[in-house]
Amino acid sequence: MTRRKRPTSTDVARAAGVSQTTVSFVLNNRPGQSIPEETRQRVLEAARRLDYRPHASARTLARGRSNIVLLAVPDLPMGSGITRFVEGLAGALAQHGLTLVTHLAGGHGRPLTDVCADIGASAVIGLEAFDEATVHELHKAGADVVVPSTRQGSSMGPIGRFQAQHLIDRGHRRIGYAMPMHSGLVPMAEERLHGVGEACAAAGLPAPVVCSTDLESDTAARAVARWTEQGVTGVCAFNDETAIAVLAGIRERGLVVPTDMAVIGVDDIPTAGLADPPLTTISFDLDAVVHRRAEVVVARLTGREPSGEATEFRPLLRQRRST
Amino acid sequence: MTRRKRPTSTDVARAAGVSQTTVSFVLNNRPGQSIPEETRQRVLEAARRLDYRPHASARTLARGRSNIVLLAVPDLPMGSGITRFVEGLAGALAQHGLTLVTHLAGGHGRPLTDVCADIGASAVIGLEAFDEATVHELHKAGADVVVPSTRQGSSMGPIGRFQAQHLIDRGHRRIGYAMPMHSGLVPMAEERLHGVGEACAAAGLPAPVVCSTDLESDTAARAVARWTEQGVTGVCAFNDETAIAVLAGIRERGLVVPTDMAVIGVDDIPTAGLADPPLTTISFDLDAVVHRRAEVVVARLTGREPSGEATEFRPLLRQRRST
DNA sequence: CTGAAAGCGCTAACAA
DNA sequence: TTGTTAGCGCTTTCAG
Repeated sequence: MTRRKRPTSTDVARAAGVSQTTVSFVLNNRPGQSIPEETRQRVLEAARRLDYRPHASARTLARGRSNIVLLAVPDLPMGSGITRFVEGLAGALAQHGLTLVTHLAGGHGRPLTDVCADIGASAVIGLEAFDEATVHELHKAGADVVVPSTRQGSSMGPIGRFQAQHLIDRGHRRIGYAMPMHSGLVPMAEERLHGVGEACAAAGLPAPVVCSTDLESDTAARAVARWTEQGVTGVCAFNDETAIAVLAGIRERGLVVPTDMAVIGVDDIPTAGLADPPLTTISFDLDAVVHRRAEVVVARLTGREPSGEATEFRPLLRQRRST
Repeated sequence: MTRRKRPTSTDVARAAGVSQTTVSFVLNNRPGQSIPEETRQRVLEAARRLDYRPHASARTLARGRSNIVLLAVPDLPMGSGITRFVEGLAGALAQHGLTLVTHLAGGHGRPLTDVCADIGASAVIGLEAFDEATVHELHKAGADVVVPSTRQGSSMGPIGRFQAQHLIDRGHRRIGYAMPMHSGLVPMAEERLHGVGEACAAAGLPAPVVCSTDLESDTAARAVARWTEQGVTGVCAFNDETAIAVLAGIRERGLVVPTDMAVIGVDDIPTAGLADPPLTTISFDLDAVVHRRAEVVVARLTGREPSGEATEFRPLLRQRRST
């Protein structure tokens, strides 16, 4: 296999009998330039014939900005939910000419900031908010926009708020929060918990009683015991899986749902309806979230402010039996 | 927030009172250059003070090669297994100064080749072999090395071969293969199936009877019925999840494992031991696979041939009750 | 041992 | 409407 060099835009120019600038204009559809259709076609044709591909690094260097967006995924069990999110986001960004790649934290890979710098990302998206320090680091690593950052408010808070509100509306005065054990999930959980806390405070209730649990009934039972001691009657679980564990824990303690203790999850995963008893949970339109997120990034990247003040989440209660 | 420009290597040079060339030499530890420790320190110090970060695109442009590796993940349910693989690979590559990012196929994101070109990846790694056409495309998109490609042999074949061999050794003369329904998994499954076919052929047995099944007992039962008709007594499942479904299917048909039909999975997932009956499966040292894969990429990228002829997989039988 | 200078491939003023 | 010309930030020969 001969290692022929990749054709450059100069090659295309030569092949089309125009200047390299013209090639650039045509290929970028540069607005405000009235290039005769005839020339355009000649250039396009030449580019196609040569299998020309613009050299990303060169373009980035010249433009001063890449069209790469990096998604930072924490060290968590990647379920189908996150997969759908990633793919949706990639699609939404692609419509704006942006390319999304994913970085999985954890393991012995490079730290996020290095990855950001190495691939020349011009935006970094996280699942949960980045703290100020990280945002700063990322900016220094070349990212122009970083979301969500703590300064613009958590994106997970509304979920917790919504969960807690449901419980409060049903008369619960002492709320518990079921925190996942898995460390990669904790930051996200903490954001949701924060929302729960806000709802409690707003209702004049004491702060939620936080207990960690993994996905086994005995640790969940332990958490349930603690809640019982503290007089908790309604618990918000980080997500449906955690909620299902809590359900099991409640059963194990010989209590009944939702009379003795009510539970509400998040995500509306398929098996939520198969739980015993069927789990009440909240869900939201993933596509809407994704598009909103993409829009924010695109807007920032192009200098505009995000259009409208559309709320990111439209929580949807999926009431079943456990609350 | 003031949008100060990022410091360049020229800034560092100025701050250190040396030429930009020297900075480059020091920062890259350029071999064969005996730079006095005193100067080195001055440069390093200046770089640190300015928070200098080399500009990836510029470096890539000048060097003609990036240090980015792209992992192409098909549209599949990302389980914990794949996550570990990704993180392991990222770690192994990082040791060689390479940065790994992941692209999830599926959805409406850009095609792999575009992503490859956009991020300027110099290597693309897939889970299953790329066909010739794709390899070619990727090369044109700027990737210097693409693995695994069909020309260098499938990486999944040995797994299937090993599964089948176990069954054959136990006296089974008619082998079935349980193919997953999920389309993203099919290419990988086909590679493993190929290995199964080879083992059968080598033993003078007819080709395996292929049935698809998803993760529910009724479709699995249908598959089991087909196998029974065809006289199949041992089935290789694509992975443990599929195998567990098959187990359920066998039960549903009123047959008993492994007397009437034996099953062997792949992956040794935690729940494999909890299945009824406990599932025999094969596993392999993920770290070894990962390191091997990384080594191949690094070797190719640096022009060397991969060291040694170490086999990629060291399959390990985890025998339990279902075969 | 260090620096000057020529690009890498592309974009974008500025001319023509 | 198109071409000329300077860089973008870094690497790397080749002189000094």
